[in-house]
Amino acid sequence: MNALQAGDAGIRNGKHDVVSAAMRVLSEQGLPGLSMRRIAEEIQVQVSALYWHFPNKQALLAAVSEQIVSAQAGVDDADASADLAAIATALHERLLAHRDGAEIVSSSLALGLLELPGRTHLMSAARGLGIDEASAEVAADTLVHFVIGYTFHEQQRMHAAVVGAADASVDLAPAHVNERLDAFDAGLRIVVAGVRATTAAR
Amino acid sequence: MNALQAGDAGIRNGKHDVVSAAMRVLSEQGLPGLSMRRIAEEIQVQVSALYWHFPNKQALLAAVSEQIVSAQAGVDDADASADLAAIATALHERLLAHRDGAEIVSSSLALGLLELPGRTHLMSAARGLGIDEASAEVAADTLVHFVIGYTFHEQQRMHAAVVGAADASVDLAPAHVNERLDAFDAGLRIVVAGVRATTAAR
DNA sequence: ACCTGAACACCGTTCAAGT
DNA sequence: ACCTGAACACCGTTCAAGT
Repeated sequence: MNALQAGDAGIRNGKHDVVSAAMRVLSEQGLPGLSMRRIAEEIQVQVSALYWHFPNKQALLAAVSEQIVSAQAGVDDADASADLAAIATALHERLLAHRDGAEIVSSSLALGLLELPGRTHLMSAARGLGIDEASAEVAADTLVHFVIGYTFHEQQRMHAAVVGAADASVDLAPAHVNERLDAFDAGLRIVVAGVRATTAAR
Repeated sequence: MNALQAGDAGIRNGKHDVVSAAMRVLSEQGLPGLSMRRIAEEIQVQVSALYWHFPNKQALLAAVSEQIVSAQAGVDDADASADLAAIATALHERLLAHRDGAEIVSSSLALGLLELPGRTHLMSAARGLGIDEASAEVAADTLVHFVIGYTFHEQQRMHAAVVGAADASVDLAPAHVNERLDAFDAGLRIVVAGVRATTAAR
């Protein structure tokens, strides 16, 4: 909506330019390399300039988190009519799509700087199953926490596998990745079954 | 088992003294204040001395994590015969018993420096329900991830409530704490029901 | 509205050297 | 077996000042 929003066209930067610079640094260096100084360098600016756009680093990271959990361009935007498993799977995929995605989102969440992603969608899906308001809330939170916690750990293990493969000469068969995805799906099925089961009590 | 293990008696320190110093700093300053320099100061030693005991800070934090998730002194040591909910509740309580407990454990876990706490107990409890090996593994992991993810967020909200109460003049009624605990229990019931439901399929 | 330049008060880690 | 002292290469944040 602003006059200048392209990163390479304008002389000066907006909030959005800072966030996309951060996303670039993230995908190249990962979370450990995501320092204010490197972000500043990416848009050729002094570190202190970033503090005009964001009050502190965590606020910037929260903006990055929002970008991560929000639906991407052309891809299927999980519509409000999707079921619990589909919404949870979509969140899982968005987290996996960005380096250290689960960790960044988890910390923004823990600091209370980000809404529980997918919560509204999940709650309406739960209500669609005939669940009351309060239980729908619990069901949604339970699912989100499972997805984020599981993905956090999962993403780390994938990274460890890559690093380990380099020095241990054990090449990581894509089979392992599939096993992990299967494990996530199996866990997700358990939680969804639990939501249904606590409902079904007549 | 060593000749010297009391912190205030010996002249020099063992691994254990470093860990308990870290635990003291943690409970007084929280995770943000848990720097190598402050830990060193606590036992009146140079920072570099800590690197004789641990290769790096994360390894030290992993030792702290182990202490957090391991059963305490006199309290009920969750015996192997306990059920899924009891084991998960015990983990929840241990995490809540230490400032920023869930966050520390979560990060040690993510770095692969800590075993999934309670996993073995949970798996044998699951097998006691007549679940096969592979499904018991998935059930255990699902439960642990739920507990840690949920507690992480929960612990942050409690802290935010304390901080917020200071400047917002809204005193935090203990009712809120109870609501949170009820929400955790409700979520836990969902996951446990899910484990049972996926099993019960004949 | 957006940025510079310089400073402050920290970090984790390494290393030669001591006892 | 355990520790000192000093250094290295970083951090996030603040602030007066510029355009």
